[in-house]
Amino acid sequence: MSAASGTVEGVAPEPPTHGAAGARIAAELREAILIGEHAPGTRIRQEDLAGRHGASRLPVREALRMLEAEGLVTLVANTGAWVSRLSLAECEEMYQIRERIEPLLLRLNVPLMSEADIDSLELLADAMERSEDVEQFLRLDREFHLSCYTAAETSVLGDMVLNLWNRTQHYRRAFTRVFRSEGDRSVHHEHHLLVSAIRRRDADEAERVLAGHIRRTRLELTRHPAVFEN
Amino acid sequence: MSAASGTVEGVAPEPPTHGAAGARIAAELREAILIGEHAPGTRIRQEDLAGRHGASRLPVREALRMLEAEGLVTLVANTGAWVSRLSLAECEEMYQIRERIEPLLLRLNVPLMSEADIDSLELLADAMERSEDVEQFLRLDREFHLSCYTAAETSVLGDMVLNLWNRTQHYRRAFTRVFRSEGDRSVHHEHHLLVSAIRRRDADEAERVLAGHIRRTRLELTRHPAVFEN
DNA sequence: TTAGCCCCGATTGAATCCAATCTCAACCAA
DNA sequence: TTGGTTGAGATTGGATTCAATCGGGGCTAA
Repeated sequence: MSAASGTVEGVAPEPPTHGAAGARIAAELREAILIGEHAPGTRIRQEDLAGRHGASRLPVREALRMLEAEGLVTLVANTGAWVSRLSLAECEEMYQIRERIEPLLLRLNVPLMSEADIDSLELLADAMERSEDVEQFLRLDREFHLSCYTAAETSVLGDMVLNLWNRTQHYRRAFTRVFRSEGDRSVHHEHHLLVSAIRRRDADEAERVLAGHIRRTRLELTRHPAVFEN
Repeated sequence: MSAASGTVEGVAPEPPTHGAAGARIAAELREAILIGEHAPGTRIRQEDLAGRHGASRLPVREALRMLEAEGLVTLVANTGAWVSRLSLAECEEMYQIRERIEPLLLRLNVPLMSEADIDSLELLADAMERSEDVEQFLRLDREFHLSCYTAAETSVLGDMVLNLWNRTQHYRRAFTRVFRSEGDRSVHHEHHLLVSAIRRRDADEAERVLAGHIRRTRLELTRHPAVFEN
């Protein structure tokens, strides 16, 4: 049975390179955008990508289509592709959507999370309080919140939420840079309230705390419109 | 200025056929699926589509990628494309999501709708009560609800909602067939309650009515699992 | 009779090539 | 100097072609 997943000589299983080139390129480009390697507004040239990944332009075009569907890339016919840019209004809209659907997703997860899951959640919240640089905070914050959503196997809601996180990633980074310096502790307070509600399996309270958490962030966002200029 | 949009001889502006083939094919296939021409599970062959639209397989693949991103088509590498099929659980999930985000979208629209908008909304609700066949009911119901969302210019929320309507369209049709025979009037009652709340510009009440409307439909759905078999 | 295997046709995936469109810089005129 | 225009270069869109993979029919053997 397992013979199919390994070769006789012990060489790497040679992942079927056929039929996945577009997806692979899309995954790498997506990661590069999320890391912050390509800022919003950056132009993406098909041949560049093709050369960088050792493929022809055809799978690159498929990758760009995928990322366009995710909203990470903006395509204009006969013209080219750019890393998507968000206006303040669009970002606020996404936060409003998150405010409605993340509590739902959380509710579906609360009864299914193990005690170990909740423990590691608490560790993440603690680590975040001690985090020094912005990148580490962002990584931990993302992991904290998305870890709340891995217990329930949803088919669309999970993807939706992940997608909203991805599309706003760059602006969360920029916002965190200016906001962290203000030294607000309530973010951490809300994280611990959230863990506490989950541990008590109080889905209603968890929903309320999370909705408020997202809402407060959205309102803070409005106070920093400079993040969206240019 | 307007010379650019018309030719000297008065011939049709010759819409730029370059750079839009994929989108055009996607639009037609999407319509065919929504109409019910292709049932879930139907296999889609690339060459068929290409021949039917007088194009090569390349733009067809782009169209399939687009529809896959919308969830209307399911692609399997090296194997083919099928019209997406929904399980009862997935459909319930989508209704739960709708229950959360459609009230939000409605709230954004309520203060922006004109009295004329609301009048035609009421006419639609009336027409629906008199509708005889299922197809007409579906068309009117879709128009009624989506008309509630055209006043506010949202960049993502509107697309999200439309997408959820599209993905569940086939199952709404099947469900309506078996449910309408039961002669339940409360659907129409709720529609009129909704119009009334909008006319009073009572966004909170409108949200409540709509959420309840969607929720009731979801619960009814659970009572008819046969729709999702096979 | 039936389970398993293999081979062949059908279908999709990717590369190369050519055509259409856009960008951009230089140029010209006001 | 500045605004608009035009042409060449760069870039994307689509067709054709070849290669890789999958599904199914028929064969073999127990």
